[in-house]
Amino acid sequence: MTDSFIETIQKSKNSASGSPVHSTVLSCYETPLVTVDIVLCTVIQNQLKVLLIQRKQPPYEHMWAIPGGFIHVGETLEQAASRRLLEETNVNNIYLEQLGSFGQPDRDPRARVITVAYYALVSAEKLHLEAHANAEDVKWFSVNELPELAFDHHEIVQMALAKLKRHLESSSVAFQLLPEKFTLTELQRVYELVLGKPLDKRNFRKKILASDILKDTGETKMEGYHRPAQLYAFTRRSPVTQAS
Amino acid sequence: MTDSFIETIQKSKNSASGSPVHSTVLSCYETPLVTVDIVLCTVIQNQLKVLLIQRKQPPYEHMWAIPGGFIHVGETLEQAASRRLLEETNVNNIYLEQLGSFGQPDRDPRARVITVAYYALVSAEKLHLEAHANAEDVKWFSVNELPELAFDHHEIVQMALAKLKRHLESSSVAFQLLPEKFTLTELQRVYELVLGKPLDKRNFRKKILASDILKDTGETKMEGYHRPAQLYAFTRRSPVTQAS
DNA sequence: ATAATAGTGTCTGTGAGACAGTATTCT
DNA sequence: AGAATACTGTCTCACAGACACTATTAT
Repeated sequence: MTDSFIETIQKSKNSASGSPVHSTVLSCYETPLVTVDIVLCTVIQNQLKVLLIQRKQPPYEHMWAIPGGFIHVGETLEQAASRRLLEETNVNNIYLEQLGSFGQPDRDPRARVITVAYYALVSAEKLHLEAHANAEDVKWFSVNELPELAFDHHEIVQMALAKLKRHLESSSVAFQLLPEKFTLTELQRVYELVLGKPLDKRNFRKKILASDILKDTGETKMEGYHRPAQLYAFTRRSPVTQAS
Repeated sequence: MTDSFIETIQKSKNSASGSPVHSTVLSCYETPLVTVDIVLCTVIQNQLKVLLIQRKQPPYEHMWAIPGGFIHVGETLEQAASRRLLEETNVNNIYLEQLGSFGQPDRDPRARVITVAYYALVSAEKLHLEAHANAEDVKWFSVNELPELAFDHHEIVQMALAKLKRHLESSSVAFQLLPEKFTLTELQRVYELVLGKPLDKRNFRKKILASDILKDTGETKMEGYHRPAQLYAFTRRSPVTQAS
């Protein structure tokens, strides 16, 4: 894993500098390491949540961090991010969008580490929460109650949330946070959670229905002692990914 | 420079795999290399241009590529990009915006190289063209007449142009392509070149002036045998950098 | 007078936002 | 009947786009 690999590199670096080593090897050690880090979001209990992992080693021991890790040989950046999410959540093919790269020289006190950050969206329905229900070191945090984060992860999370907001309005990423069939009220809640503000029901429905990305499934959903709601689905399977 | 360093790494890698080497060293060689690559744009002779450099070594020998290179120790990603632009153009503090990272495993046939791409904008006025006027291996190409590019640089350039288009409409990057004082017609030309379509003069002026990012300098500019034009300047020194 | 570009205003359609009452289901 | 949520339409305002003529300068 990431941490132990950095330790090894660090030790090699120290021993290298103390002994006569060919300059090529030295410049190899000066090469920055590359990781991917992922801000995975979902909606649980009417809250927008981010997946965090509690660190077990210094630096930032016991603090929370977003999942991430090194890129394997032959893997694309996106595959590396996807693999880390699979390892952490047991869910495959999670929607990913590249955020950008973070490369402040001092962002990791151990070594020069450049990270390519992604944000990712899953619907709560796809999460097999049992898989990590007992793991005290992997938790979903509401974006309103984030703990202090390790490294520059706070900045990365904030950028992810900002980008998600922008994407929500120009593309159809919201659907990644919902099951295949959903009610308009559920869709509106997702928008409200991400945008952080209430929306007018009539205007929301008018706009969404006019955009023609939804189709009425004909089915309805009963919940509680009141009128049942129509269930809708996306017309496109893959959303319009009009990047940043 | 980039190419020679990759050669050295490659030789070390080959010799390493043939001899008993400690596994740490091996994993070091498997670590991807990181570069920055920059799509530098300007407007010359009423055309949107991109700076390209002709390669002198294989792979892609004699083909054109965008400027780029390794990150030095202690340098941020942006500083590395900025330094490469200074080296290539003799201009400091060129406007930079991160595009994203490109990490296909086979994008460089020699080694695993992940690049963080930037787009950059300079006004032609700042370019000391003499500096490289004789250099046959560094040239400005019109975006309409780009040669075949090395590596995945075609994809990077296309993404840069697309992002520039989007940014043009939501922020005020156009100003980076103009001198401090400019006429509304000059500003409109920049918009037309980047967007690749003609704009209505009255609507353009109405919109730009309403956005309140321009101030009339009171000066005028005479050019040819006709009515002189008002010169404008930005109200903000640094543009609203509402990222992707 | 002519050439050449600078500069200016109206109308129309579209989309966003404010706003309140009826419909349907179950207890 | 009451509770709870689903569902629906109008008006206003701001912005985008189509569109044509006058103003100023030098030759």
